[in-house]
Amino acid sequence: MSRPRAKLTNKFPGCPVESTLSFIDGKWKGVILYHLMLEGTLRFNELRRRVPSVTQRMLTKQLRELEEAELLSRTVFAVVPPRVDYALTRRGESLRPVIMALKAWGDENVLCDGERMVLKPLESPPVSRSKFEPA
Amino acid sequence: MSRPRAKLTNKFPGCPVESTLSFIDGKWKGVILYHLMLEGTLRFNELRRRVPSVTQRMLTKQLRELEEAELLSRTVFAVVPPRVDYALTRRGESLRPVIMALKAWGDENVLCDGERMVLKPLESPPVSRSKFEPA
DNA sequence: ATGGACGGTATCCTTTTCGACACTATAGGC
DNA sequence: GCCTATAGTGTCGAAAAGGATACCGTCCAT
Repeated sequence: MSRPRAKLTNKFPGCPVESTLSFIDGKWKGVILYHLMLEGTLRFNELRRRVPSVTQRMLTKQLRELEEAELLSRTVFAVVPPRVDYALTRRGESLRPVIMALKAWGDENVLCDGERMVLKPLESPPVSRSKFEPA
Repeated sequence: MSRPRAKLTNKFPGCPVESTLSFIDGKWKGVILYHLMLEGTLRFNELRRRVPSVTQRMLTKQLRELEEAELLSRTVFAVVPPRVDYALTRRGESLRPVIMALKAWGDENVLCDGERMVLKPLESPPVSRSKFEPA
């Protein structure tokens, strides 16, 4: 959650959009929330395996910020080796429609295979074909 | 659209979430899209008035990035004083469910009035009340 | 002639973010 | 005695994002 963005959360309309973005902004928060929505509770290294490119340090940081935002809960078990569980809170769970909307748009519009991100061509353009023109 | 974020758009699942975020990330993109969704075509200074805290430079930058991402179109009229219209493309329009999901969550969960952003308390906790207990 | 509206650029600077790398502690297996 | 797994922390530096300020040219109204 970037402070400067939070600062502009003022009266102007459209603020709800920006403030919601400020919660899931941060390079890894979206994916983290997504995986927790798919799989429920996950441990630190389980998350790490699901998001291979995140570094340990960044994952920790993002998880801490999500915890501070009350979107997920962190449960430490006093065992060795250590065990820490991460799970969505009810508020985190309430983000499901948002995350799923993000995923749906990405699925429809972006090709994620290669090295870079590619926009898919738009499908079924909104042609209003004349009645007299054959399909 | 931040390049580093785009770089990580790799094969791992959850990528669609991140790549969609990369399109609307940038401190002002969410609001800009939101206003264009509400009001249709807007001119530069009309947008500026709707987002009072954005500087001219930043507004220009964000609009250029949105244009490059094919989410909005920029139409210059060769008149004086200059006139430039911004409108959603079809792809930009396709983000409507996403932006509206963001707005809905913000409306439900964040208080935007004062100087800072405040989480609203959760309402209607998921109590499973006994049949024998009166409401 | 002065100032404003319009839609920007150019320059400089600070803040924020992100990643690399090294380091920690403990228990169990070989 | 050494390696592994677990879940981190600390420090450093590069890069990106964002903000402040000044400037441009033309037309119109005062």
